[in-house]
Amino acid sequence: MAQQTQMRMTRQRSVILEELQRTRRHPTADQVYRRVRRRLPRISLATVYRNLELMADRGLIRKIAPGVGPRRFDGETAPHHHARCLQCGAMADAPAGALGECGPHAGDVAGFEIVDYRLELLGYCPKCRSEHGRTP
Amino acid sequence: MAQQTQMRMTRQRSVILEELQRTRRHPTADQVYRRVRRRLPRISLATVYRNLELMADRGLIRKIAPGVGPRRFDGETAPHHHARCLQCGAMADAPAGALGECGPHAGDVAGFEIVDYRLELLGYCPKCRSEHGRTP
DNA sequence: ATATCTGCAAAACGTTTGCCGAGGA
DNA sequence: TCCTCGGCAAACGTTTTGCAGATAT
Repeated sequence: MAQQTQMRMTRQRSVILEELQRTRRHPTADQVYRRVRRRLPRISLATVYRNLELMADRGLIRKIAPGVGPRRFDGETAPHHHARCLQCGAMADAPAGALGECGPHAGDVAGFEIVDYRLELLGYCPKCRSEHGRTP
Repeated sequence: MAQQTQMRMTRQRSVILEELQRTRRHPTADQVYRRVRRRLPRISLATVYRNLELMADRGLIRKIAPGVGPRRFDGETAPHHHARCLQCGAMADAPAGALGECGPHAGDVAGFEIVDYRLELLGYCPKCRSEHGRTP
């Protein structure tokens, strides 16, 4: 919502967006805050939250809700999924169509009109695989 | 974890489990609490949280993490997915394999060893479809 | 000029924890 | 008996909000 109102390009806004687009780590709001604060020391966490929310609403960034832990954000807006490490919580991008996944097509489940879906892949990241003998 | 320790069947425990299995609405911890309190007026919310967590650990129930809003719980443990209404937030069960979904098979994404996945279907529930002209 | 935006502080929210007495095996 | 459990209250981490002054357009 609020899609029709105009959005001013403030310094805070652009720095948040830049920092988010600079990383592939899917940071939490607090992690974005820490990064941005190196360039804008007086920015507040509330501003970061407000702007991440606003930009997600406008499709400039994406909001990620992992099955566990706090919300994360993604500067990449092209459609893709996410993989989460069950051991350390790290997240990586997974191209849509990975793993032979074909995805649900629009249809009817329990009377619902299904229009989209969210897929989270679960596994072990490279680091945790090597550290815990998950690479046989 | 704690899977090996013994679990006593207390009154609180069994009522929580019963009430959760009695509904298909995928209630939040607070909603379970309200229902259970009708039968056990002195029970505390912390007890409900503790036991839902414990039972989920043992596979007696399932924990659901919707893309939005608080955690929900499910008395049905057989493998299936969930559909969420984008309008009112209602959740319904979706049989695994619904909609022609075939699901990712174990494989490799960005160096991850993928062992499982979580699928959430998004759409509009029957009530919202009829109330908002989504049934053309 | 004026509506949007920011920083700050406080509140809200969902969830977890420490404690100590109660109660199931 | 003994060890787990429950109730209570307080803490916790994350996110949202109200306000008054600052700023982009």
